[in-house]
Amino acid sequence: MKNIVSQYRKQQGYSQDKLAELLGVSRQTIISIEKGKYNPSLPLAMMIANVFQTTVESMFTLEADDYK
Amino acid sequence: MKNIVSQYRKQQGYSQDKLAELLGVSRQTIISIEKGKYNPSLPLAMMIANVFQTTVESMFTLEADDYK
DNA sequence: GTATAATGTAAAATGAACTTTACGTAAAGA
DNA sequence: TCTTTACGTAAAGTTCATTTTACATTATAC
Repeated sequence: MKNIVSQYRKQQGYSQDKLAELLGVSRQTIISIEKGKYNPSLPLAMMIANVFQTTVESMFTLEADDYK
Repeated sequence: MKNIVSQYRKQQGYSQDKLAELLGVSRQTIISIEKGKYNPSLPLAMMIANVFQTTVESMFTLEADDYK
């Protein structure tokens, strides 16, 4: 999985802290998602897309090796 | 989270077993998702949407109480 | 040059997603 | 009636998503 969360976040001028707060998650969660350490849960992914008024598919892209 | 996976699946004439096989997951996983026992991971949700040639957003919908 | 803000790392703990196995039920057909 | 197909439940185990805490780095700004 790739994602462009940090691009959207910076476009909006949000810090990681601010985004975490908007989403109701910890800052660690944002860092880990942006750095690709793990994938967000589905509801979190949808909330991230919502915050930036876009779709899950335009924010996150599947890669060959993510079968799960 | 609500989802309409079983509707799409039946429209395509797939059994739960067949869908599980197409996705590379167990039948239990399909049952549990359809019954709302838990949410799929993000990559799995995207693969489900792909199989039915639709989007994550049209397959899964956030509800008030899913903040994560 | 010291405070502050933003980003990062690491590790331990919890809960959720997923697998495997095994068993139960119901319908459909030969 | 026996077999097969589809759907469901339950429980134990593994891995992954998320939190919390604590500390490190870098840049800016005063």
